[in-house]
Amino acid sequence: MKKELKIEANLSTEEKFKEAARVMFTQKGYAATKTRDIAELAGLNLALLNYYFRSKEKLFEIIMIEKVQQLFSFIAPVFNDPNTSLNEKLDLIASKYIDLLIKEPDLPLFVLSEIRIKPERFAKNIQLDTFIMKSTFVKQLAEKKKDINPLQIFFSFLGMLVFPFIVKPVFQVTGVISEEAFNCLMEERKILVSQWIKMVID
Amino acid sequence: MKKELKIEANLSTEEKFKEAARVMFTQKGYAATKTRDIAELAGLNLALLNYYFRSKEKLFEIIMIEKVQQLFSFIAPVFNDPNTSLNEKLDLIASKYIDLLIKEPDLPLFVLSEIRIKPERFAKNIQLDTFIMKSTFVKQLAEKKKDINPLQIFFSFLGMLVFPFIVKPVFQVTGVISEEAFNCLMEERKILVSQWIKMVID
DNA sequence: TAGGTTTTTAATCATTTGATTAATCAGATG
DNA sequence: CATCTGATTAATCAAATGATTAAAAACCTA
Repeated sequence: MKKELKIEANLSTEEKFKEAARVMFTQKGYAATKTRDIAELAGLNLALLNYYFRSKEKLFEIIMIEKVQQLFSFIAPVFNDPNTSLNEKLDLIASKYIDLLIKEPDLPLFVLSEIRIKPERFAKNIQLDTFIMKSTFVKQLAEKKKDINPLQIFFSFLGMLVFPFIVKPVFQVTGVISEEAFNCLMEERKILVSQWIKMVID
Repeated sequence: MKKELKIEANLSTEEKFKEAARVMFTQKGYAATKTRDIAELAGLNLALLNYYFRSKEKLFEIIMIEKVQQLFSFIAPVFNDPNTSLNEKLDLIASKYIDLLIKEPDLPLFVLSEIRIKPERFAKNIQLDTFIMKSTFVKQLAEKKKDINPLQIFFSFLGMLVFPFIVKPVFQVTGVISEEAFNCLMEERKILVSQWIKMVID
């Protein structure tokens, strides 16, 4: 393992930039990432970044749209599928979402903190109400548990799935748990979370 | 409500800076906050910032230490109290932690994302293992539910409490829920969360 | 009030940083 | 080969930004 363990492959110039930008932006955030960092990591001339993407901002938007997609767009269709039961949705989401987060652990913290820092940028891009709030999932929840606001279940379900990855940096910096042990824990968590939510709504 | 709705009172110069720094840092993060922003918000000359705090970095450290305290140090003593039962701990933490987060909703996202961006800085400051991992709470959990890693419960409990505040910006930017409705939801959440965790460990 | 100390200010510095430019290079096309 | 187009580079620009300085103002205290 070299110091610079992330080097690009035989990609196109444009893709090298995008890959380097993904790494830097998700690791450091927009403001702390310098265009020179991206160019250096990509092994390319700084001027090329502007040649291909016009500006840091434009490049960031491209990456951010990708990341928002990754984070949200998988859930939406599952939540909206009228052909699966509530329990099936819980199992599927828990399993697949943890898979995603094991592969992309920085994703939630990155997207959520950039939204907090500059909310204006996202106002149009996220259609939370149509895809989540009015989803089949929420209706099924409301049906099954009439005395509880479905948002409460929603927060709990996603919170249990996502939260470990949000605090992961804290656990790593303190050396409490290794990468492998953490991922192992998350694997076994797939069943636990959906099981617990089922318990709550029964 | 003016545009500049956050103006300082009759505090000392030093406290004006700290208050402005709290606002800016927690809102925008370290990198996106400019020393001029802080000085302007405090209504003070930029040079005074360096006169009182030597550097942006030093000022940031002061604020960050405060915030880490706020976020972690309330939990630790409760978790470590040998005189309360598991159920009492759950009730107390859920209630008091939601109180805290209603007052300081930006707290978790701010601290956690700064840790992610620059983990080195925090390596020494956080004694997670002694205060949390080896706490009475974890022991009591392990005692009661021998077949499940107590970390799983820990993640679920804190996840259910903290997660809503982490995604709050998303819900606000999409206009799904108002501030009042959100806080109301969080109030009723106090009982729900501890109730659900009890359900899981019984 | 005089003298000294602390606080505040405006001006300025040095560096960083996002972006541009003009020149060069490479590769295709005729 | 000559030429054209797109890709790449080194040099540079202008603005932003963290920090410093020297002078002025405010505040003591004897």
